Amino acid sequence: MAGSLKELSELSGYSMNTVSRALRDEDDVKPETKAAIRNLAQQMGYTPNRVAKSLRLGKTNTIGVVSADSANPFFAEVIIGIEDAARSRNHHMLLVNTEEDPARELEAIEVLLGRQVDGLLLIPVCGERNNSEYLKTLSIPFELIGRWLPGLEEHSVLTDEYEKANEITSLFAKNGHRDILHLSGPTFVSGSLDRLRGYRDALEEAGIPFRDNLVVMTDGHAEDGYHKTYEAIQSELNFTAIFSFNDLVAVGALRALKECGYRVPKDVEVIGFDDLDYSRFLHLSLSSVRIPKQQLGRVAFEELYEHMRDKSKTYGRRTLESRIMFRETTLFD
Amino acid sequence: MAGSLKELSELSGYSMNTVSRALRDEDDVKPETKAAIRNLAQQMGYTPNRVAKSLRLGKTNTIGVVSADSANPFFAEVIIGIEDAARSRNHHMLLVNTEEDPARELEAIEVLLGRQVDGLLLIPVCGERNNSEYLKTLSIPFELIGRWLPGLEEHSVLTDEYEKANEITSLFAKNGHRDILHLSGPTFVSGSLDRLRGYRDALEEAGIPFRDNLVVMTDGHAEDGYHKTYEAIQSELNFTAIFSFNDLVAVGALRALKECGYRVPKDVEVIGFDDLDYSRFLHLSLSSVRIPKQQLGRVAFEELYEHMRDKSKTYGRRTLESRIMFRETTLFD
DNA sequence: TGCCATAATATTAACGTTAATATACAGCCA
DNA sequence: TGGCTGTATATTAACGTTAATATTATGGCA
Repeated sequence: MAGSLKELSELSGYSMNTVSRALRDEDDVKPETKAAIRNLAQQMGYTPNRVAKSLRLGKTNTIGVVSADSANPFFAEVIIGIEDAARSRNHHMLLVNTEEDPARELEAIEVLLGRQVDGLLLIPVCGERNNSEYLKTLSIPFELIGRWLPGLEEHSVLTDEYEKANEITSLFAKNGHRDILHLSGPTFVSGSLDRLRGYRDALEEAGIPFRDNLVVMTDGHAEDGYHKTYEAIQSELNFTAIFSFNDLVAVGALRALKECGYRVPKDVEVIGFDDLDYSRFLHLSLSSVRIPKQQLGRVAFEELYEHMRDKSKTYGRRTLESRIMFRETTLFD
Repeated sequence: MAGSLKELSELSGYSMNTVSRALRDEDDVKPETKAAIRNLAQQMGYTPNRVAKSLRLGKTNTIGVVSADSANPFFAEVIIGIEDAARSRNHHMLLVNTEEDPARELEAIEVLLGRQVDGLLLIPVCGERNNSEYLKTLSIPFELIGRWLPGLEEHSVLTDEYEKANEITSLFAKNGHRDILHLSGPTFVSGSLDRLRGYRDALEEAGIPFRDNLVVMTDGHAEDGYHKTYEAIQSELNFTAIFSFNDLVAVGALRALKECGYRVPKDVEVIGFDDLDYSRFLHLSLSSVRIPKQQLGRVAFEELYEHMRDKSKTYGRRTLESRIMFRETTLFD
């Protein structure tokens, strides 16, 4: 099926080099020769061996994508954006998952380096134990997506999470809410911090005292959003609005609110973050912050690509704009 | 950073071969020699070049994964299963998307072959124009996941979709429903046919005449589920139950029903398919068919792996069992 | 002592490319 | 006629591995 230049060379009578150049459509091969060789190649279904090419050229046209949590529809969409951009630049993607485990992340990077990827795109693990020091020693270009690591801020492609979290909370405050529950994300995610900070700062700006117990940490998934909200209600924590770390958690929260007899948005207003595809179609169309997920992936790839082309280019943070979508789980607009 | 055997050889004074054998922990290298070489390797941060290894061995330890639609959370989960299984077998995954386009699929396969993947896992495009004939000519092992192609049935890992569709429809019929709307999937997906067939056969078994207009085709996404259901209601199509192709479509349908003032499950019962993670947490917890998505990916990889190890092994269809989850959008259980 | 087996290491070639360099043969001009 | 230019092709080496084969030293045994 595959064949090789050598084989083509023997069959055609031309040297391997000429065959190679003919197939790559280089200049100094006579047109008739080219045609003959290409015909032959087609006839025997020759496919060039990209592994050999990679070895020879020291370039694989492959990037490594290390995702911390691709079960999350958010990152799934980011990855689609990456794939899309990579394809249009004739690159491919080796995808590895880490499940938020720094050791697995480290291993993933190492093995991808062994596979000679030309660059690395990471949704990095951000906890206490992270690989930022190791990342700093990397000799190939890399970008972090949707998260940042201390000391590597310039390597990130982010969105304006702080600003939007702040804006949302301010709006709640302006509309009279004083007890705003924040279902925060896991501490090991940098976005949790940004969103929490936005929330906290907005409270302060509004002159509302920050209360610890109104911040409830979740793992970022629906199940936990449900449980934590349920518990919050049971513990008679009073709140009239929920700012949720993401849509998944918000969906869980909505469910808990319903079970406990709260009407949304009348009794409790709810807003999510990320704006997943289906959030709009929920029983109550979910208000959320629309993050351009695919674009995040695309921009990250393009950024990486620039650095792969010019290794000396300096890194600079990119921040994409998101947009608050007011729907049925909130009153204001 | 990387270095090479040659470099290690020069620095250590041993031949490249000895260095290679030492690092691979082969038998006939003196323990002290091994230790010395490995120390040195560690010291200079040597990482073996897997591209060179692949070329030499004619084996990349890489599989190609061709997904028709990874925006779909269903396939996203399947891919997690693949990745998981692959990793535990020391394999990696080149992921390519086709967006249900047969031409892109063909191109993807060709380029993956050029990259010398050891096997191929596909969520294939199934329409009129599909690549089944081309697939038949492939010289590397491949498996199709969650879909089948005529003439390649033995290459598929599937679930009992027909049976479950039949069971669901029968249950609806048994519970007195005579006007059961089927929001079917796109015709280019083999699962649409299986689910439709299950629906149709169950009606026949129940002595209910099949009516064309009670089958409404959707593209498999929430948006379309919403629109098609909305239209169905507007066109005064009477129905008391909905059997939806998948959960996404069901979510859209639920939304439309709500907007039109129908109460679920009292006025209309609804059941989905796939059982996506969050379906359980909807305002009305969605009844659905739980397909073991990650397992689907894992089994597919394992099946592929067997064939990569033993090229002469004959192919055989695998069918995984799914399970109907009765929740709040249906009355029976 | 001489031979053989064994252990440890070295040499060589190959995987399929591509780049650098070399060769062969025109045609052209002085 | 001799040398020069340019076109078309060929040869060689290299990328970093590993497998097959070769070499060397060592010890045991008759």
